[in-house]
This record gives sequence, C-alpha cells and structure tokens, in this order.
Amino acid sequence: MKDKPMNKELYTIKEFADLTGVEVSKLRFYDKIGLFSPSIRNPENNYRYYSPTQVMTLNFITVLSDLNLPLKTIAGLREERSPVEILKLLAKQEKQLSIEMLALQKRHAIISARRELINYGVTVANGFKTVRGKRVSDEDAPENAVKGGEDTISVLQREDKEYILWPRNEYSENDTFLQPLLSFVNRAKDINIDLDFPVGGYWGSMENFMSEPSRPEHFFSIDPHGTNVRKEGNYLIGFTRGYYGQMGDLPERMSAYVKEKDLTVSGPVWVMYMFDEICTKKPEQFLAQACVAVSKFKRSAGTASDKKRLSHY
Amino acid sequence: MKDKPMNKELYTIKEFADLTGVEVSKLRFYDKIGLFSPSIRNPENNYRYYSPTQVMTLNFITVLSDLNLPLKTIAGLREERSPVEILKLLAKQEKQLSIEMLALQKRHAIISARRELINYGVTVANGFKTVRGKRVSDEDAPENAVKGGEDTISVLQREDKEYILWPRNEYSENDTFLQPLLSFVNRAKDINIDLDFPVGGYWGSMENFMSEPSRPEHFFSIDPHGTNVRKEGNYLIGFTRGYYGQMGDLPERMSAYVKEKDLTVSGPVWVMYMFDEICTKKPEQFLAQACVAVSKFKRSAGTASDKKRLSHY
DNA sequence: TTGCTCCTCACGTCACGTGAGGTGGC
DNA sequence: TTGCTCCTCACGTCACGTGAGGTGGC
Repeated sequence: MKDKPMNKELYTIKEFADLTGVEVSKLRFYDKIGLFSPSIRNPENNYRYYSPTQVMTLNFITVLSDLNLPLKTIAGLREERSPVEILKLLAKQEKQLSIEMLALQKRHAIISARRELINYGVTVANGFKTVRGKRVSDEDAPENAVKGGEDTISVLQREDKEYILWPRNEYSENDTFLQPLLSFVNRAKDINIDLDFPVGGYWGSMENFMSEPSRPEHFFSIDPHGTNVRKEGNYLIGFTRGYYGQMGDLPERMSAYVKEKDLTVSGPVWVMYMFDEICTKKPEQFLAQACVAVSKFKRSAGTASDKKRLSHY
Repeated sequence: MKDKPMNKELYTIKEFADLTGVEVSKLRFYDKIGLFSPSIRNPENNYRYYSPTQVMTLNFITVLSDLNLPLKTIAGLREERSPVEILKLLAKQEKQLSIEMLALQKRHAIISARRELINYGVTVANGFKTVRGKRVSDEDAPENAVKGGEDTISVLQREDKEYILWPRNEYSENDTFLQPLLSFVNRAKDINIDLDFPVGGYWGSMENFMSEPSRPEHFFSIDPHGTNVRKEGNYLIGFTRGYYGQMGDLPERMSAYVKEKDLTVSGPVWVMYMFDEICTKKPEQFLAQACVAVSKFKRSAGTASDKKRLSHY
C-alpha cells in the first residue's frame, strides 16, 4: 500500500534546472564528471529525467560547493560521510575563509590608500579649482586647500597619518635612489613589508633634504597598519613633477618661502607620490608632495569644519 | 657625461625572480602573453636579461594584479593610462571588493550555523557524556544539557534564536512534506531566501504537531539575518531519528512527558535537523530536535553560567 | 664529465559556459 | 514545415605550474 508520490513525477533537465535554480549546463557537467546524474535516462534518445527527491541530493552538492569545497571532495562525500567528518571539513573551510577575509581587507586598504592619494593628486593638479566636481575660485576654496595649484608653496593643516618607515638607506659613490630601493625590495619579503602600498621618501631634517634631495635617508610606505605617525599639525607643503629622486627646484622654493614668511620648520621631511608609475607612463608626470612641520607660524590655520572636507595629505 | 647606472647591470631571469619575488614561471608567462618582456634577449641562446628599472614596471603589474585587475586590462594600461582612469578602475575594484566581502560573510554565517547544529547533534548523539572531548557522567553534565542522550525528553533553557519563517505550506490529498518543499524551493530565488542555511519544520501549536507530525505548516531556515526569533526561555526538548517528515513516536513521548510532569506547553513547535543530508547518506540517521515552550514548570532552570557553556539550541 | 641554468613547447588545472552540428516530438 | 527541447563533443576561460626534452657555460 506504500505509494511513492516522490517518484510519481519526473522532470526534464530544463524543468529540473528551473526548479532548483541550477543551470542546465551545470547539470550536464555534473553528470559528465559523475558527480550527479539523472535518476533515469531514456535509452532511445538519451534524454535525462530527474526525480523530485534529487532536489535534496543536488542541494547537498550546492551547499557544499557554495562553501568552496572542491567537487572532487564532494564526490567523495557522496559515497560516504559522517557528521564528525563534515564538522572537520567545515572547520577547515572556516579557517580558509578567515585567510581570504584578511586578504580582502588588505586589498581594501591598498585601494583606499591609492584612491585617496591619486584623488588628492588630481585635485592639486587642478589647482583646487574643483570641489566635488564643481569649479570654484581660489576664494571659495576651503581654508586648508592648496590655492593656485601645484606650483604654490603653502602652510596647511594636516591630520595624523600612519606609515611604515623602512630601514635606513645605504648609498655608495654613484648610487641614485635606485640602488637602495632595489636592495630593499630584495629584503622586503623577509621583513614582511607590503610593496603594494604607495612608497615615499623620508629625510631626517629639512637640511638633509636640501643637501641631498635625490637621496632619501629612508623609504616609507603609506600603510594604515604602520606604527609611525606623521602627527596632526601645520605643515609646509610643496609639489613637484618628475621621476623618483628628481625634486627639481622644490627644495629652493620651499626654503625661499620659509625665509619670506619668516617661518621655522622642524622635524623630518616626507615626500609622497600622488602620481607614480601606477598612474602614468611618463616619469616626468610623476607628482610628489614634500611636507615638513612648521613650528612657528602666524597666520590662522584652517577651521575644524574645513578639516573634514578635505583629504588629509 | 650622463652615466646610466640603472642600465649598468642586467639580471638573469632567476636573479630577477629572486630580486622581485615574482616566480620564474610567471615571468616567462608574462613574456609569452606580451605583458612584460625582458629588456634584452641574447640572440644566440634566447636568454632573457632584465634591467634594474624593470623592477618598477613589474611592480606596476604586481600591484594592479594584486587588486584583481585582469592581465588584459593591465596590458592595456601599460600602453596608456592616466590618474583619472586609474581612479575609476580603483573605484570599480572597490565595489567588486565589497560584493566579495558580503559573499564571504554569508559563507561564514552558513558555516557557523551548520557547525553549531552538527556539533550539538554529535553531543546529543553521545548522550552529553562528552564535554569538551572528555567523557563525564550524567551527574557532572551541565544543568541545561540533555542527560541520558537522544531518547530523553527534558525541559531545558534556551537562548534567543533567529530564523526566517517561510510562507505557509499548502498540502493536497496525498502530499507529503516534499511537495510543499519543492514548490517553495521553486519560488525561493524570487523571494530571496537562502537555501544554504539549515531548514526545519514549524507547527503553530503542539496540537497541530501531534495531529500532523509529518506535515509542518511552515518551513523555516536558521539564518542569523532572520527577523523571527524563538525567544529565550524554558523549552520542552525531544529528539528523533529519521527522514524529513518522519517523527516516529516523538509526539507521543513528548505528550506523555507533559502529562507525567504536569507541564503546560504553549506556542509553536520547531523541529530542526542537526543531522541532515549534508551529514549523512542514510535518511534513517537524520537527527531532529523538537522544541516547544514550557509555560508552567516547577523545577529550577539552569544557572546563568551553564547557559554560556552550552550551545543554545 | 657533472651540475647548474637557461630555453621552448605542450599539457594540466578548475568549474563550468558556449557554440557547432544534429535529433525527436508536437 | 516551424519552433522548441534535447543530445554529444570540442573548445574557450584565467593565470599560471609542471614536466619533457634539449642546450650552453664552467
């Protein structure tokens, strides 16, 4: 008297695909590799027919496949499986997941750092004449924006900025910045530094920057996990175009400004690249910002509301 | 008088691989597809020689590749690129990233839900004689644990549990639970319900469960995003083995217990599967827990510290 | 002569998707 | 006859990794 209503009906491959949401090509593929075959084949024309209970079997496959288990593993589990075994596999997948999660977070950090820098570079290159896509005159620009574009030297308020300071560079006779960079890159993987983040140059003082502008004493990378911090405060800011190590007349322009405005600068000099080889093919188009703390300054700094409106490079 | 120290030295493919951390096979592959070729080839033996500045070019590729840009896109960018263009690509990758992030979080939720359930099932199947891998006697078991294993009916404290209640099931004459399940599965994608989460059966009341134990009025899925909540409190708990819809003598055992202990139960009945087709091939090994709120109960419930020690199914 | 590096070319991976070319039922 | 579904088989995808088989310099 047992009727088996489950087996009463059969689905063609298209019907079964519509029912389960699994595409026809996928069903054919699963059949081909022997993972999951229709319960019946018409011997005359080889048509596939699926039974209603196969919905659960397919769900078993779909669930595990969605958890990134390889189809071969799933095929093995179809033969034989136990709760404890599945538990172990799930634990393994969860570990894998947390690794992937960290990788995604790192990618996000890199994208954020790059976007912020390039965005700032574009704004600088436009002479801050655009704010949120709208052109504004210098007078309308935020207080702590660079007015007059990339040729202007100015003093601006900056927020805290995290970075990683690399080991000190060693130069021999004719070295440019390239030799220490190469020797560092070579060791970077050992000391676990991430070369995907933007890299800049660091000098211990304005004097050092002035005397050897093409030889940074350190490199640094703009990495949110960095334990070094360029502190919030007023900074003397200037820009220049050109390849790594080519500072042009920027050091002179900065010190002329310092003299003219009777400023006192102190602490290290950071040079960060808004446009680097990621953005442009032409090294002469690279866009860098040099930055050094101003310890004596008379004009008023930007207001708090201005701070929020602008990027904090 | 310009010396070009960058081009002074050349690296063999192995040296260049060691320097940059990019594997030899990858360098050969990039050369093959025309993405990145050595600056010099020895015409006699076709040896590849890389120049120091190519480190930056390769870094350009590595950075963008690490951000999941396809190599074809990167090849296009090698020809021509601009800061604004890169900015757009980064924005696109960031969107893509957040989608991937959500997918990972969903996978994590599924794994968590499954692990918790199966783990509980294993514990029940062992008669709660193991606690953290150690066998303990019933007396040593936590207050709100099932003592005596899966045949025991008991009243236990349970925490809040989120779930999604599916639409009401429609049965015709000879339908088992399977027909409504299928018709639901068919619509699941439209109403955006995730079939990767564990599914259980729901009856509006103990009476309904008693009269039609193989015909749940609703299905529900154990999904942390669910807006339905099975509230914290004391529940009558029983277990049974068998395929979906086969409750065996569980309803009778539960009502006998209710009578014997002079309890009053109220509200819906939830049946959740700790072992389902994900865990085992054999439907008769499926392990389910039925659960209904106890509104009158004299024995003391578990202590607060016990609550934390146990899973909250 | 041995060991090392370099080369090219072909094939494998993973989970499918996409035709091409052909059949069968209404 | 037309349109629809079904079939098989082969090839493409994506970014490499892995041999096989052979060369060149110390």
